[in-house]
Amino acid sequence: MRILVVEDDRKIANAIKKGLEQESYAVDVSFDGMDGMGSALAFDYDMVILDRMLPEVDGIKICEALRKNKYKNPILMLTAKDKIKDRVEGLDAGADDYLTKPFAFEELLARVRALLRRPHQIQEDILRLGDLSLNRQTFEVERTDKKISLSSKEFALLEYLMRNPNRILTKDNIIAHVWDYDADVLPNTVEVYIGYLRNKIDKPFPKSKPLISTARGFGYR
Amino acid sequence: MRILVVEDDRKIANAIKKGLEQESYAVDVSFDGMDGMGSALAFDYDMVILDRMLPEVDGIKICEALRKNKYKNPILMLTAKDKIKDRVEGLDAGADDYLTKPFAFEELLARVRALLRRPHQIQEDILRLGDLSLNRQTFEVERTDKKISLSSKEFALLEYLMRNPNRILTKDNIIAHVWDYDADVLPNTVEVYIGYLRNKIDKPFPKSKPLISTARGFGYR
DNA sequence: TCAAACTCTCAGCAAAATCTAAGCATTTAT
DNA sequence: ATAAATGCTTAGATTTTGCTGAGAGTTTGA
Repeated sequence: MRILVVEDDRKIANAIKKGLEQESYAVDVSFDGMDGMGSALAFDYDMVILDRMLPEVDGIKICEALRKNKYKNPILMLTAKDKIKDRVEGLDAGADDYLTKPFAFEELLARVRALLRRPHQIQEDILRLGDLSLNRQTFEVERTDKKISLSSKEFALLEYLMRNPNRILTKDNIIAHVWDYDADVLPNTVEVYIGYLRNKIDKPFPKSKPLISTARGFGYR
Repeated sequence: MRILVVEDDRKIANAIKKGLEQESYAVDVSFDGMDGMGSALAFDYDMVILDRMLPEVDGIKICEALRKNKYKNPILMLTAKDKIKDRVEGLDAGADDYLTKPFAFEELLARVRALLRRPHQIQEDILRLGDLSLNRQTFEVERTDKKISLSSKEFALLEYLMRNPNRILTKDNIIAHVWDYDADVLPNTVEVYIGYLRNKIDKPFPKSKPLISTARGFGYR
């Protein structure tokens, strides 16, 4: 899957590129609007992620131009604004979805997945690991058929962990994926949330084996 | 690949130069900010490594100026600070990545590699040597399919050794690559860690041939 | 509007990792 | 063969890392 990111802020652009590549998408970045439009039309991208506010041209304009030039694949619009009016504008211009900054990387990922979802690809909305299950549609989490209620941060963290089972995730990894990209949180905050999750996920189920383990010096699994 | 290092601290600058040259990059050093900026624009470097704190000009300023002057290749920023705010500042100024001092040389190398990585170059994340394998993504080490748990120093040391197989590495080499550049560790410390590694890597596998051998008077292989 | 829930930081305790030092073992040089 | 040099090993002091309870600040919703 090839994705083009058109975003002038290098920090955001690189964060998106890095993260999506980790998910094994092929990502190209364009820091410039006109350049990006050229690339989108010249190459065959499965998706374009487009910043709304670009230094020279408006993202809306690019979006309209792409659609006029028969670009059919999904366009995901990024924006700093949060007005419903802007959202409508974006969607009217032909964007398929809309995400306001700052966003947590996992949010972006979810939308990318949704947009790229093809009929033949069965997208799992329920993540399972042992006797633990997490439903991304209903935000329900269960273990041995007992419902567990989580806050949204806890949910996001657990989702990220469950999507990367049997892999050690560093605190930096976790912060980059679960928190907003410009969030300034301490590694200790991750420790605290891991603690919360353990209290809810592992502690009440002493019969099942703990699912969250610490790899000292590296991160969590 | 030509790399320019702009760093006023001669000790650090030379360490970086030496290390990168050993990896067969062509390295030039500039001890002065303005001078460095001139060189970066005059010559065609594939990458610039830029100290954040320079005696006259701020590294941030140089970074911005380079981008304004259409310098498009990666910029890696070095800094003593550790706040995410500073990191954001650096990335906003157009840097592509960010490394806080003190760092181990291998860390720098990893980032340089990542930034210079071209789409067609496949970066190997799993190092293998005989029946031993080391996964840099998951931090897992296995021998004959048995998992081995290492501390982070042991892991870093093994990674360095495995990246330089069949080559004699002196203790000074090892200290320079695996420890922070300003770390003041005794050669004996390396001996101790080699001992730890042998206990975990070679000792439990008497059937396989030992992978860590001593070249008395020189170092390890 | 107020209370409850949520997010995040801080401080102190515990445990693990890191590093040094000292004595012992092995190799090298004389 | 023996002294000197180099490497190995163990024990423990020091430093780092992770966990937890308490609480400040913020958001949410009744």
